[in-house]
Amino acid sequence: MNLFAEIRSLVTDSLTALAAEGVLPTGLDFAQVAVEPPRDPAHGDMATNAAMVLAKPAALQPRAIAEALAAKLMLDPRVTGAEVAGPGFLNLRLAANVWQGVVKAALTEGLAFGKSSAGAGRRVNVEFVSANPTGPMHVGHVRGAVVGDALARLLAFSGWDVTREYYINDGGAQVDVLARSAYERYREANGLEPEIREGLYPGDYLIPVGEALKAKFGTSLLDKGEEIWLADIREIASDMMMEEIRGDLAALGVKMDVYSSEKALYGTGQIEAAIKALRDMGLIYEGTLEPPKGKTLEDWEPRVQTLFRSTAHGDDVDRPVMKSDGSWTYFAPDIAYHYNKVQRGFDELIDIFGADHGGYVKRMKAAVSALSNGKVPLDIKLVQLVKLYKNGEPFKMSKRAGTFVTLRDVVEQAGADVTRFMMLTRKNDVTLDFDFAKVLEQSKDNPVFYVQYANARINSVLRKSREAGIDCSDAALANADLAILGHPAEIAMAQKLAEWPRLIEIAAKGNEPHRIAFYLYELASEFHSLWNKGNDDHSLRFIQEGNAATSSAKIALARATGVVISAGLGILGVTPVEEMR
RNA sequence: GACUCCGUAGCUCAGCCGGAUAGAGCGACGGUUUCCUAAACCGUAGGCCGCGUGUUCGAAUCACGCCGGGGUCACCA
Repeated sequence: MNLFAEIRSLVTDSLTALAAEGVLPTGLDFAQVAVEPPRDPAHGDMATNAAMVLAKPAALQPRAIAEALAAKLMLDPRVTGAEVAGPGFLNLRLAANVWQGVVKAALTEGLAFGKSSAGAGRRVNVEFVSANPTGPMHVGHVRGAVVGDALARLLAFSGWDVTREYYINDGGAQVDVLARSAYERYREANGLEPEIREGLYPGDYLIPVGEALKAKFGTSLLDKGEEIWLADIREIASDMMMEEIRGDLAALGVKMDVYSSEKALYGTGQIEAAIKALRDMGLIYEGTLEPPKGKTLEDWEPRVQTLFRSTAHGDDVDRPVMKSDGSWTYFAPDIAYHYNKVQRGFDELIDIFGADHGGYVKRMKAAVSALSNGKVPLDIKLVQLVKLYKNGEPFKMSKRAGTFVTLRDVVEQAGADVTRFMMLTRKNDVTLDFDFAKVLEQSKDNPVFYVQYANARINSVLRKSREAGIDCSDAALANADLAILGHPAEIAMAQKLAEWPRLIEIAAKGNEPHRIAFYLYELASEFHSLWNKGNDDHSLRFIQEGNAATSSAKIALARATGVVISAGLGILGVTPVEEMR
């Protein structure tokens, strides 16, 4: 149930009726007609801009349209007031039972309340994390992981068929470095002094890899050159790192549906096929790029390379797919990988990248646009940096100083739930401060706590009510006499609940999971406010001593709020807590 | 130099598919208790929405140009 959508339908139906009566011209486009909560609640319960949007195409005064529409809307029993205001807004007041109906809907629909079918079962692929398999995940990866996972959940809730995917960058030079680093640990495992040269990965996490290599190869590789062992060790080491990464993701509550390997693209003709597809479109050519202006490259020299004409699809310059020595650039397998996703039949692709990949967006979109004939949209979300703080002091990460903060560190110190929520309290394109001291604080400074506290209060009410012998099943509460919920504070609570389905629609449309975190905060605030009003006005308390009917209605409101909080936290991947003690 | 993101209250940030008097938290000041507990609530103060031009009935929101800050910038991934 989406009340805003229902009222919008009522508005457009009324407009159609007015057109049939000759009051309005026929054939008007209602696409711009919106029904929204007014900024100022004093204006009413809902507002529509219909008259202003249609004034011009209908060649009528906005107020004339608004008045005709108002009269029409007043015929519907749900509408108790329709008032023309300002330049032509139509402010609507809805009957109390409409809002009470929202409470009932939340109780009967449960966690499915607010679910939308906007996705219509279409298939969307959300690619995120995609870290190199060269070590455990660090704090920088956490935000992308959380945003991607929450987005995936949001889209699933909105009726999309979602695939979560991790692209393993195991094809490039950095896995060679991993292999060489692991080889040193293998020597170490055999009692030799490891030579962790400049450029190798020094982390302790490779020691177990060395042990594993010793267990498998004994001493047989000790006196061999890398041409003998590189390929084998590369595979073993990156497999072990991927195991580590899967564990890291699991600790954060993230589960991928598909792991795709870059390396697996090589030698299978997939890269060649993707490039050929572009070549057939006339988008591949041999050429020389101009040096970038303004930035002096000392070793710049003109080179003939195989280039992708990405400028034909909105990029600023064409991009190399092949190096001057004839090997593929990183971009080539990436094109092949996205081509693969297109061929798998996805209706939409989403990539979550770190902000340092900003320069990559246009070329990737160009490639997907070309390879899908513009049919498959690719949305790329750039996730900005996370700045770590400890006790208010900025905390610099350094591998050398041993202050390297891993995902595990964060999860162990803050907990997966808190980490996830905090990572979603900013929109993706803004840097985020993460203060270890603050996220654990139990006060309204900390939005996670604030929302969880509201839920704990709700559960406390339910617990006490059950002890008092009231049937608190959702079915029983849904059948309570909800007409009792007539106080403005209670109606306001129900109105906030009514926004939930609309919020989901907006968040899913823009791929913006952070909106849910903000909404939950507002919802919790509304609830805490209502709760405290019960201190002054005991008739607003949820449990009304000796009056089971009244109690049931009020408890229903609390429970409905709890349902939405649980649903919202569920999309964020956060576990709702029952009590705070 | 190009591309991109950001610029909203003292601070940290929402809002930005155009809508009415621009919101929240923190910080400051004043007040209210206990159904989960003041871990919360209520109120007061605080704003050329970076600047300018344009589009529009209407611009924090859209377009363009500046200014300031972050990120990125051929054969790294």
